[in-house]
Amino acid sequence: MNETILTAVAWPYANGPRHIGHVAGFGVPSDIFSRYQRMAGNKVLMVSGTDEHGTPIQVQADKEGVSPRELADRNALIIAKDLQQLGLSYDLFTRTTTKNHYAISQEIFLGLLKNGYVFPQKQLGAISLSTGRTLPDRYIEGTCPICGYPSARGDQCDNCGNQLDPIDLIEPRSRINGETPQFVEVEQMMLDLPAFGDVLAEWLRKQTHWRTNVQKFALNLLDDLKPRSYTRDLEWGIPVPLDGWRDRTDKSIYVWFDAVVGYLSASIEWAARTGDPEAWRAWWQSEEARAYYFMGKDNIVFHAEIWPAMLFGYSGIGARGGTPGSLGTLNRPYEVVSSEFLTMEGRKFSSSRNVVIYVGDMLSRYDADSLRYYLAVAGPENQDTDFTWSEFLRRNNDELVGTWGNLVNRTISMTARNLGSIPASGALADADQALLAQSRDAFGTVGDLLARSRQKAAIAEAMDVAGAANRYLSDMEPWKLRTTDSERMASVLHVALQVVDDVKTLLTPFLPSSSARIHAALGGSGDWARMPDLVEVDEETAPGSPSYHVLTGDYETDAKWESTPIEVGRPMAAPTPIFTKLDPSIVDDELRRLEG
RNA sequence: GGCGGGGUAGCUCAGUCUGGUAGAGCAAGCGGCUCAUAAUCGCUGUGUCGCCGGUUCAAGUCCGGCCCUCGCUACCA
Repeated sequence: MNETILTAVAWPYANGPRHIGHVAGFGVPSDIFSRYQRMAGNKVLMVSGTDEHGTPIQVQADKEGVSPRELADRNALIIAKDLQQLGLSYDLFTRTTTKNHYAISQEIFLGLLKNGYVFPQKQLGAISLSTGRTLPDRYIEGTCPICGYPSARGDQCDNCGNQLDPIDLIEPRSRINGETPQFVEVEQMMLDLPAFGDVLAEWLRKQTHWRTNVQKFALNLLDDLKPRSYTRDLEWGIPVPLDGWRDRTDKSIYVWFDAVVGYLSASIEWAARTGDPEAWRAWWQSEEARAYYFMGKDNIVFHAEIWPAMLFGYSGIGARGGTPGSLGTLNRPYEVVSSEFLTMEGRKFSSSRNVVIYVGDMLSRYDADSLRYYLAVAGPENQDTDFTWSEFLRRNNDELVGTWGNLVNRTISMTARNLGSIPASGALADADQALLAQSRDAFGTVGDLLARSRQKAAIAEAMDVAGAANRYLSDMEPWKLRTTDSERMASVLHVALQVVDDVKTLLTPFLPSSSARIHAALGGSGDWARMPDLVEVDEETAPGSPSYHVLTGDYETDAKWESTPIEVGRPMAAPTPIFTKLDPSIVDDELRRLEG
């Protein structure tokens, strides 16, 4: 153990609050992973932030009559608060609008340029006459020249499926304001992806530990590599650091290319804030360091192909060779963990149609651990899954409260009432040994599943131990032993308390808040699982730039991924219930809310 | 159109890599217990494993074809 692990979490886009589908895909899984790795004794750096540039934010800001920056400020804070409330243990959750991020994004661009992997190319672009702004292909629609479908998009016709060029559309119009776009020749800087075809193929073929769908998908992309536009005609983005481009307000680095650099820039920002500006290098340049990237399946292209290509090119690896930029050679992803999608009562999430549950909204009515439990046990790990309120109610009441919460409660209250402290055990019977062995062995199996990002199987395995403990108590009937054989009762309760303590540890990555409460209820001392802090910071390297909010925290505690013998004689008080049982009426209430 | 995921009990899903006459939880019914948030424990599961064909002594599992569904398809992020 003692590995160096970078948890790189997809950057939520700040055009509005995030819904539970977003945190199901990357937020909660990445936190479960990181919390487990820390408990297993590994050195974890978990970074992310809000992705704040690009056309959608520009369009939304225009609609509201505010600046893109104002809109981004507002949404970044909302998103950070939501993720804090969920208990996501970021070492740094920052923003793409920091000066540091601008500088690193430009440095990566220049490094790629220096090594010959970026080149200029002229192409046709659409502009809106009224605003003078460029219209991305997807913001143009018109009649399909192939099938006559009247609402074809600029890049593809949804009716016949053919890929289109916006200039071929009959009667093209802007989806933003309906006007007819004008097509003009524009120059962009392109990333030479074909120059990485060979190194990407060789690298991807070695990634046999990836989920097979991700590896196959990425390899498949290599058949058709084309240069990809690194810059855009866009006002709201990072300036292109070239003479003649730098000061143009209509040219920016394409948002995606700035967003993926965020993993690196956030690591560098984190290091600066710890007081050791070089600390990030342990995660990015050490041979043993492993970088795990968490995202939804729609992001595989950027994480398994484009970002690795950028890292190769910056490091001077590719068909044109080259030398590393000033930051040095940078590590590629070790693992790309992609999730499928969550749907909502059988439908796709859609803010505009009100098919949505925002994270903040949900957490204002329910415990974070209730949501985390649901997403861990029924989330879209390997296939799309459906969130329904009735399933949420059932998972919470029958499994979280019934199976686990009740086990904690019955065990502790029996001990408190009859003994008042943790008893020593006498000679262990076979049933005692068997349950203790299952509980102890679970650290190996659950840990192994977590290390491989098989979280649904992992939490099921942990919950199985809780089920076994409930069966054990039913079989042993310690409540009857009180008068007939109090020594045996003490032994049974000792075993049950040990298993409750073990399961609490096993569930800590999934349910950090409630596990900490159980730790305290068992008489444990000190913090068991820490939560992130929302703090306002300044950029010391960029005096005068606006302060902003980040999530950060110190997550080192005594919690270890192992069975810890419970302390005999420790006083035990009657517990208050750890989890809240939900009234079945919430299902109808929530469904009404969706329709309203 | 191309690529990928999924299609298994009423519901939610596991099992498919490494073939051996089909599993879990929930729901439903019956029973036990009464320590616990009316919680828990036991018993009760004959479903064309999407369809057709192939390989094999044996296929949910491998191969080929097809159907349905979801996603991606690179200027939405």
